[in-house]
Amino acid sequence: MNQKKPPVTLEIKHVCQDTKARYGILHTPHGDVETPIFMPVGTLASVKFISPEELYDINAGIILANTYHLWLRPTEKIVDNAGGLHQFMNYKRPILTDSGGFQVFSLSENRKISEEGVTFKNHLNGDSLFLSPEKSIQIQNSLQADIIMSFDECPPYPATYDYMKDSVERTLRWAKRGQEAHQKADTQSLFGIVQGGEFEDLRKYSAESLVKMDFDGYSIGGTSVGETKETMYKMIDYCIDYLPFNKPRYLMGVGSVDAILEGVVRGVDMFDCVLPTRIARHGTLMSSTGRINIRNQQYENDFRPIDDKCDCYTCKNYSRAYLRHLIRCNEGLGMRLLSIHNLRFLIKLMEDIRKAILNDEFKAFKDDYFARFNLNSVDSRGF
RNA sequence: GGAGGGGUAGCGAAGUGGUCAAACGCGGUUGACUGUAAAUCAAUUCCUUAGGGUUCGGUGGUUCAAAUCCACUUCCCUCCA
Repeated sequence: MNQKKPPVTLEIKHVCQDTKARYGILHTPHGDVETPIFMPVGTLASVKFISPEELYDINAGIILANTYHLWLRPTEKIVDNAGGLHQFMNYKRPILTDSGGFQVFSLSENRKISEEGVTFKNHLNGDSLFLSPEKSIQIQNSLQADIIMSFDECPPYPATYDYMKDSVERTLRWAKRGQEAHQKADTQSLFGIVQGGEFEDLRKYSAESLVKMDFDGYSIGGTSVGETKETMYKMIDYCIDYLPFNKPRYLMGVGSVDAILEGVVRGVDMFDCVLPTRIARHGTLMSSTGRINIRNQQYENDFRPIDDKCDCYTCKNYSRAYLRHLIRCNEGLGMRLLSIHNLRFLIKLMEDIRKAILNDEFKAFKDDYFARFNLNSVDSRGF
């Protein structure tokens, strides 16, 4: 067994008294971050509309980039030539790359799965492209993020048990192949991805099998693909206790406030989601009183900030009426200001969550949140 | 003064006898968005007590039936004098 310390390790500092919520420090080659953490998504080596300086200002830690998309443009070779993603995009803090497994789901119209890997039809020019677990890891080695992900199949929902079983087993074989192909285990930590859909035994099997392979961290995948909140929480419950206590647990693609709270209470350390940035570009804001569609007529003459409890640059300087105007006029500044707000809102939420965990008040913190929005934990829309 | 072209829903613009409350685009309103093919997508946009009612510059005709044909009228544009 490899006795060497992995490049990325989680130091659990405190576990909440009456929940499974954990506070920890994630050590990475590009510095430490506190967990639970929300990680903004910057697929094409850019958190859309947001500069690295703005990310530092809102106290972002880890950000994501995407293997599939960077493979197509500008190609991993060019990122490698630049000295890796950190140099290329001028981000000094930790970076995580997703493997392309989500594109197996999101680009499902244009791909074919085989045991060997996935053949994609390039959405840009129609070329046939082949992504294997080895190729995904090789690309991620060139991209040089701190954390890299196993190439998996993010399966559709719903899927039959038989389909899911085959998929889980294939994804496990792919995880093994990727692990064996990983050339930079001394500088990049590889995470395995638990699959199994809504099936308890498959989730357990997937988690236990991955743990035997000994990854530096584990993520729960196949979530936020159309299932109900209730189902998603079950997906977590079915596998999380099989994951090692002292390694990072990452719930993929989750970024609504309610789901984050439900993840944390179950012992999840890391979250990522395009939701805050995407809905920002489309005019929706997250706030301490729920979601706000800033394009609505009611904000035409509303010169208050989005959220007077928010400490972000946008809330400190701009009114709802002005932001409404910018978004309606399709101004880039509007998308940028709303993105800053939504990201800061979630990052601040995580700061508050960590504080609550450290104070052994997380359960009350979570209950208060749900009570405030008069929602139960499985409302589909969330907040 | 002469010749020609044109006025269609908030705007632009199709339509040139029935299947037209009228394509399409913009604008307006409302939703959605969860490991980003997403500055995207969807619904709705004459009035309505939902059965209907009133529209295609105006008025009057032809016709079973008119935004569409005819007459007059009004306004706009181009060219000639």
